Amino acid sequence: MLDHAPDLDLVFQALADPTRRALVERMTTGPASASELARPFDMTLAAVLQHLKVLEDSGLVHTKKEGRVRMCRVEPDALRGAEAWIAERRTTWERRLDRLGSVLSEEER
Amino acid sequence: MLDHAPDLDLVFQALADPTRRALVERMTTGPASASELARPFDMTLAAVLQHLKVLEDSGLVHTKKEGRVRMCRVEPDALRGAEAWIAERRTTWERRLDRLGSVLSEEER
DNA sequence: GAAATACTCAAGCACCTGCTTTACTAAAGC
DNA sequence: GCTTTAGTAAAGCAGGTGCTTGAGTATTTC
Repeated sequence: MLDHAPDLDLVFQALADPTRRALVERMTTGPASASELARPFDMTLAAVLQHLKVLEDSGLVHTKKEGRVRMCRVEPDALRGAEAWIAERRTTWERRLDRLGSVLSEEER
Repeated sequence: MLDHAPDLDLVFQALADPTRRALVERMTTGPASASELARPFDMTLAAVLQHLKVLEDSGLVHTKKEGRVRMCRVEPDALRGAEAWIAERRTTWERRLDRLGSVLSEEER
């Protein structure tokens, strides 16, 4: 069975690199092969393939070998997991500030 | 002037560590001093202070020295920036899938 | 004013990252 | 079948990360 618990360490670590974010960004416009993805970058194909492995290990990207080509596409579930973690913490804090604000304006009266 | 452009490299890098995510999580329930934050962890105060510095450099956390105590609280803007980056990429991809889906079911008819 | 508290600073160390290079394998194209 | 294309594997290296220890400096507290 597939592992559907995306590991936040790996996801955030993967997103911490600008090259990898650019790769994700490119893939959101449609699937692409590794060498297609590598073309715009000023680094070797080997380096880009290592970035793609990091992305795949994090669950952000799915890849599949078709003939001699490795096709890559985004896996939105892992993105959703990271987004949810952030959103939850942010709203917890913002709700706290709201409550605090209304307590203070109560006291003002 | 304050730098209000949160650097995504630093933000995601900061969130990639479980100790730092736990610190953020704790701070969403209210501000706390460094040693309060450090107490639950099985590591030296010095180590936790280094984590707090990473969080502060990323813009996720604001700290201020009050007497001999350093008080820390979450800075929701940096969280929002990271959340927005992810949300944008995810929805771009999901919209693409929707369009693709409707084209396919058009052809089915 | 002496002792305890809450950091701060800097050095040191094991391990991890982001590359490169070189050498290799497997599919496509001609 | 020979060449080009696309990727894989592994080693090596500079610089970064996540700790620790030890030695300091301000504030409080008693």
